[in-house]
Amino acid sequence: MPETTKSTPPAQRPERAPRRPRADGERTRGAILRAAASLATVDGLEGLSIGHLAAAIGMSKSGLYAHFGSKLELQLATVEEAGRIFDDEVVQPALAAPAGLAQLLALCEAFFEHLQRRTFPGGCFFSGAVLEMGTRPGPVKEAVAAFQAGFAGLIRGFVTTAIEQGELPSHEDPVQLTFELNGLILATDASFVLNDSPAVLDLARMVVRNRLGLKGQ
Amino acid sequence: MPETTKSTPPAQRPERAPRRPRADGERTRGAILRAAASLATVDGLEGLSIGHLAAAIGMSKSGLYAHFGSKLELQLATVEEAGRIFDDEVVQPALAAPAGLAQLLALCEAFFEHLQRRTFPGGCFFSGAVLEMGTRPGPVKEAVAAFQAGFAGLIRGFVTTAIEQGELPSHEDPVQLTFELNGLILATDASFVLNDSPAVLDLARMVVRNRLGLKGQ
DNA sequence: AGATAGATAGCACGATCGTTCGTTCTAAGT
DNA sequence: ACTTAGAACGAACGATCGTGCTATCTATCT
Repeated sequence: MPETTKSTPPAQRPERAPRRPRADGERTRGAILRAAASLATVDGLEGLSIGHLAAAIGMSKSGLYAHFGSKLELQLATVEEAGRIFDDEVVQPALAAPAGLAQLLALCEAFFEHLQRRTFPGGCFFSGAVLEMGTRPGPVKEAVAAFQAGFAGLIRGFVTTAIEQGELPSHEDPVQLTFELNGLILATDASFVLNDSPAVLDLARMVVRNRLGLKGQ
Repeated sequence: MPETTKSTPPAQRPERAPRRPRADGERTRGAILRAAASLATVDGLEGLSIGHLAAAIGMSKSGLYAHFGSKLELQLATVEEAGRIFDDEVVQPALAAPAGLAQLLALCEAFFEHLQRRTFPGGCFFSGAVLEMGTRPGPVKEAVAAFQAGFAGLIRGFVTTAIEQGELPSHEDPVQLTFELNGLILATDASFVLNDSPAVLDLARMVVRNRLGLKGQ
């Protein structure tokens, strides 16, 4: 049988019309994810409950749930949002510094300020997420692992450039130094969260500078 | 009125007779706590559920519950048990080494082996617990923080002795070096758990030895 | 040997979990 | 202006959560 005589061009499928999401919906979705990232640093990605999250932003469970369709999708979107925030607050400030050692120092400093300004109530989102999701195979762990790998790669790139520019001793191994700096960042977050005190940040700044050879600076 | 003529010595209070726990009960309690410590490294101390735990060791929820009386008490006992295991597997082997730098190296090595032999399926119990409970005030956080403080103090003592014995440069700051080593341990656990591979342990061993000045040893 | 309290199980509770459904409202596309 | 689909809601589901109560069994003590 011939198709109905409609003015729709044949290139466009008449069935399955996906309309763009509405502006108010996207605004709500953003607010949900920002609250979800904060809550997850306290309760964990698994302990993040849809009821609590809905109450925190003052909407109904079902209304919130409709934005994601499953808890897994909510978790994935939350990790994505946390990645955006981390990129804005830590990675971009570092990239704005001159290539090499300056970027390495800027990255650490941006991370410490990220903690100090208490963007999240539970410290660094990914420090907690790596430890929590490490033993839970699935898409969420994969997303967290991908971010962590990217962050380590970023540090390693800075280290390599710094060595090439003679700002770090040529006997330094980028992989090893990256591992050390990653540990410093982890230890700083753990201590900051556990003692709820910014005192550790000064210690961490000192350790980073000493380790990178800026003793008196 | 005179007390009843019983053969019990007067030093013992006749009321509130607390009898010793039974042998089978203590054995069960130990089995519960060992399973709880393992489960907690995967699901977290908060995500540790009494139903799952009871099913894991093949007993009823209420039977298990009677051993503790509340989830909080179960969590506290679990932290205590994890502390005993950590002490057996990591602290004691280190203390058996000659005082100073050797103890420091033995401590790191014992920790790496603690991970490698997979005592817990989720890596180091306290690495996860610190990050999870850091934002959750209460007795459990306090217990975890106390253990962490004790562990840091142990490292610092080793470092101080090593400096006094001339095995580490005198310009080393014990607090700073302790912070670095703590970070190394944290990073090792995180990577080990996330990648489920012992490859990182060799990297960590290398980094520790380099950092402590044993380049070619 | 008899008494007693600890050890364990069964059952049920109120609350909360993630999830689904049906409905109402409204922003956006024709 | 009319239509349509996204946004949000209330209500309810089955499951599981931590927590009690009661009953039965048995190790241990006199």
